[in-house]
Amino acid sequence: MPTTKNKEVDRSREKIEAAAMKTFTRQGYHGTSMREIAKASGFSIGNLYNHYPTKEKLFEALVEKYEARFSELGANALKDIDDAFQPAQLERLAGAIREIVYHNLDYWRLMYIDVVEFGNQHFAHTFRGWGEQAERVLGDRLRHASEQGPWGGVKPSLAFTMIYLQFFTYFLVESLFKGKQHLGVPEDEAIKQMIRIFTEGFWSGNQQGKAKGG
Amino acid sequence: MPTTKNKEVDRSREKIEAAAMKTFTRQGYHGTSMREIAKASGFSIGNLYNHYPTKEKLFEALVEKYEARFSELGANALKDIDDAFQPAQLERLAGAIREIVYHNLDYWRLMYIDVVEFGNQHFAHTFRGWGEQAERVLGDRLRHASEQGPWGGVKPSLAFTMIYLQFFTYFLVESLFKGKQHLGVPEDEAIKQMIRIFTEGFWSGNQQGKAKGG
DNA sequence: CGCTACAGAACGAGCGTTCATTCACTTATA
DNA sequence: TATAAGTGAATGAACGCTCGTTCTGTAGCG
Repeated sequence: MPTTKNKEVDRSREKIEAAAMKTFTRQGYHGTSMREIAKASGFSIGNLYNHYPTKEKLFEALVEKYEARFSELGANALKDIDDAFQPAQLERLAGAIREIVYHNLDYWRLMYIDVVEFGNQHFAHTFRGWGEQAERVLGDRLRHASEQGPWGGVKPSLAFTMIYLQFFTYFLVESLFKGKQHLGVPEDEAIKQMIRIFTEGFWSGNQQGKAKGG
Repeated sequence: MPTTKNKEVDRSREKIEAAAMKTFTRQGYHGTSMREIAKASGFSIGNLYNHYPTKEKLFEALVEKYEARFSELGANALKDIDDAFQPAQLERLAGAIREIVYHNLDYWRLMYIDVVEFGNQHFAHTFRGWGEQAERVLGDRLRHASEQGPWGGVKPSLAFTMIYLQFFTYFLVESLFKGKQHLGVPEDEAIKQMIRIFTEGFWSGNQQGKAKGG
């Protein structure tokens, strides 16, 4: 059954969705017309409606696609982080998040479109139960990581999620919000200092870094 | 010179801008029509053009107005924070930011509209030179604050801006992005743990909090 | 032949903006 | 103080155009 024809159809949808993504994320949902998407993808208006019943369904298809893609990227970034709270590992995590952010700015644009033009109805579930998710997926590994030094007592999954979020925010401000060097120093320096704060706190004078056997 | 009439005009513009803000931030710029704004503000569509030459100028008026309002709120939140890096003061800061975020969600919606539908052209300057600004406005006070204990050596203005941003992000995710308890614990508990990490780091086992005379 | 991806004309509604006009009020003149 | 002239806020119909969607027709593969 799945022959040349089905492949062709998939390629057509691919083209349409790529064009739609590009246009939506630059002009917003209501600022984008089906005619623009048709032209940009090289198909006719009428044909768009053969593949997607309405403009909104096309938008929803994009949301699902990019959400799946993004959660895969996120899982990949986490899967080979073992000793999560060691400065070196946190630097690796920051680097991975940096790449994700810089190569997927459109994902956030899509999310902002949803927040403003759809009352966050498509993305809201992403943020619900993050705490439980982090605990479930990472809990054991993080508890183990926290036993590699004199852990201070905060909830490991909370600490990790907080760092994770801070890194995303940092790179988003640097790129999408055009706040280059918004912390006053270059990116790698900023990340180093942030990690130092997370691991040692800023009231750490007169002592050594204590991770890994302090 | 004339009083009554100018007051009336101001009140009219106030009504128009309030209606525009409400509609723009719920439907986006392109998703909002001048007719909707006219209806919501109680004026005729023609009259809107007596006050604002184009739809875009009306949008820009909103941006300027809410940017001014927001920067005033920000300045207020900072002005009576003295010993900025003490846990108690950080808790106060978090509380102030919480109020700002929860009462001004539309400000961020406006910013997201700008990011998506105008390529961030109206808000970009907000994020440029944050580092220098923080250093200039807060530098001295923060350096002084950092001398109240065994400061660990990171740049005070960077540390403070980072915390500031983390608090904003935290409450934004909690509210606008519908991520209630996204760190897995109630807000005040999350803030307490975040502050503990910032001040002591998570590798702080076997020691006391060292601020204020450590 | 039957099916469907595809094209594009057609439809009615709605868009941002302009227009002629009315009207309340301020200012200038006597 | 009475009146004429001027200002600009306010109205809503109208304009040219674009919108999302539907409809009709064609081309090419299984």
